[in-house]
Amino acid sequence: MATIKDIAALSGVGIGTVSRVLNGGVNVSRKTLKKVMDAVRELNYQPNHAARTLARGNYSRTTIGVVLPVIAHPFYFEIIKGLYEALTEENYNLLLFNTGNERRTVFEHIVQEGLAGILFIAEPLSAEEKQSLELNRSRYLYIDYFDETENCVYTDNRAGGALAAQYMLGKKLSRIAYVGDITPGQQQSERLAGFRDELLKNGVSLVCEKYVNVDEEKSYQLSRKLMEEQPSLEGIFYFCDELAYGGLRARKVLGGGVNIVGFDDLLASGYLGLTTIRQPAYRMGFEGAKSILSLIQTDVPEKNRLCLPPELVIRNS
Amino acid sequence: MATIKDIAALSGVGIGTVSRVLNGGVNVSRKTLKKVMDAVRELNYQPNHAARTLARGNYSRTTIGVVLPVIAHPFYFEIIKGLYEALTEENYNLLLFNTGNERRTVFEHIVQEGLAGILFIAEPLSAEEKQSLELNRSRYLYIDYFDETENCVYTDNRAGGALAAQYMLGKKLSRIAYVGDITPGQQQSERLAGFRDELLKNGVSLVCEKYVNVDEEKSYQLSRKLMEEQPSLEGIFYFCDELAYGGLRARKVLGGGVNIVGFDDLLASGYLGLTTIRQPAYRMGFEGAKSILSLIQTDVPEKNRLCLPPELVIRNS
DNA sequence: CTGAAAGCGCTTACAG
DNA sequence: CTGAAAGCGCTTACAG
Repeated sequence: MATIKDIAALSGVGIGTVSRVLNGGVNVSRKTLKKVMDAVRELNYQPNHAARTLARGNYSRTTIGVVLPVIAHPFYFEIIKGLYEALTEENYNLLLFNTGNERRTVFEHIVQEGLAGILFIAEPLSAEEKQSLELNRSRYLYIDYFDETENCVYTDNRAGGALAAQYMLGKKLSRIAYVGDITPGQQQSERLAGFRDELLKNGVSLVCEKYVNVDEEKSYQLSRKLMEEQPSLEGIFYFCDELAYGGLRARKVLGGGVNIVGFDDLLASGYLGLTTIRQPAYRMGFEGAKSILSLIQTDVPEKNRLCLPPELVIRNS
Repeated sequence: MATIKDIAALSGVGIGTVSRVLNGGVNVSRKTLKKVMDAVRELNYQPNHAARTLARGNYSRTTIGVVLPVIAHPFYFEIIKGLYEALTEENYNLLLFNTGNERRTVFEHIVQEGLAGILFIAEPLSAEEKQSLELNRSRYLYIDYFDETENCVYTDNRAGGALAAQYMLGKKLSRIAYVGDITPGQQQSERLAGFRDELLKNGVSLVCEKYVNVDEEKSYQLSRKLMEEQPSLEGIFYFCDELAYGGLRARKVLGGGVNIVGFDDLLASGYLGLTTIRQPAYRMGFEGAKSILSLIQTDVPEKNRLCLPPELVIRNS
């Protein structure tokens, strides 16, 4: 990579002059300016950002890192939207990461980025990773994940599950099944626990639990089979809306009046008339952003834990 | 801000030792390590990223900036998803910006960020801005915007409009209206031009054009009024799916068999059975990422212009 | 209008 | 295991 020194040598001027040209060209003669610009182009010079920042002394970092799971679900985008709006309002920017394949390497890279703060969306951290964050004195926060020793903003998934159960119990349903994500996770175990406990409290136990990958088509197949095998089923609680959509389709094809309840309340759910548990996705992002900002700006030692309540949205499914 | 020097002074060691502690603590006695760590905590030290980068000599930038309009539409998220997947595959990261209020300041900031490349989504650039990019020798690319003098990846909106017209003509419709976005833009003028020209070629002219803000409710109101006032209307072409959803609702409430065609093919459109023109949003992002990467890596002087074809998706609206 | 020099905050051989 | 020193690539008064 060519440096300012190379430009200075090629154009026969001092490095100070090169710098002046590169910074708008004030106090430089037209002739010198041209010479320097020619050299810049010839050597395909690109300024070194780190050196500039250091020399200028403007160290204030305004970038917040966001680490997401590989699979970018529409639901995450709602969160990101909330983050984005709260952050840009304060002139912070969002840097998106994906720990993907080589988690370890990528993680080190993220920590070393010198970010003002890091947000982990639905990403649990190992003890080793936490230590690395500590060593670099990074401020960080979990979103959509609960850890009682860390800062976090999350949905009360257990309460959400209970809400779904109460709704079904209110409709006097007793033959109820659960359709979930084949990949286990904190969100699912909480939702299911809340759902099951609430049913049990009222003397109802689940007919069965089935698991698939989160995919409308897969869920359609599974739901269809389930409805055929269990014609007396009165209600199905789905781990998320996307799975519930498959249920909606199966019910339409097969007929029958099984009640379907989802979880998330994605945009399409309103149009489809799906009864569901609304997660405050946007708000989770928004509050998460506010929270990391206060962590950065006020530097309080106490941990913040914000638990947001989900909400039952009754439509006609 | 405390520097490594302050830590060294407070803990009574040399700066080299402080640095060693901060970089994993190899070759440091336990005692020294503790002293230094205490000082780090006491002074609330945070490493200066610019200085680190400069000293380490690892300048390779792997961050791509993405500049979006203020309003983050679901459609943009599809694009971002495409970008994200193509970029993370090559270990690049995404930095999101919003030129918002103080465009000029923010723009300067973006240019000075030292990004590997910058992607402008649906954001036209002024001559002055282009010059500033040039001066900093930034690689950049338009997405979802056409400019014949720049690198860009965009949808053939004109062809999309024509596709919608052909579909309606094929159904022998002749009393046709257009409902658009009240904010003018290149996308809209292209779509409408393609639509109108194709109709005209077949001797059909638009009954009327109406404009609202892009909002389902607003479109519902407008569509309802339109359908009431023009009961003989046979088709409505909407600027985008979100507007078309309002039309779908109005038609449902009012009854009547007016044909509705949208543009975008958002996720919900499949579930709602909306006939629409599918924009290759994901692919635009994906190709945009590939394109900026090749710009960065091969440094070709020629401009790349990639025009992606939209596609008619016939459902039952 | 221009050049030489100091300095930004760190890392990293090097010598001990 | 530790300290002193050079150097990363730039900017910015300063003197001319």
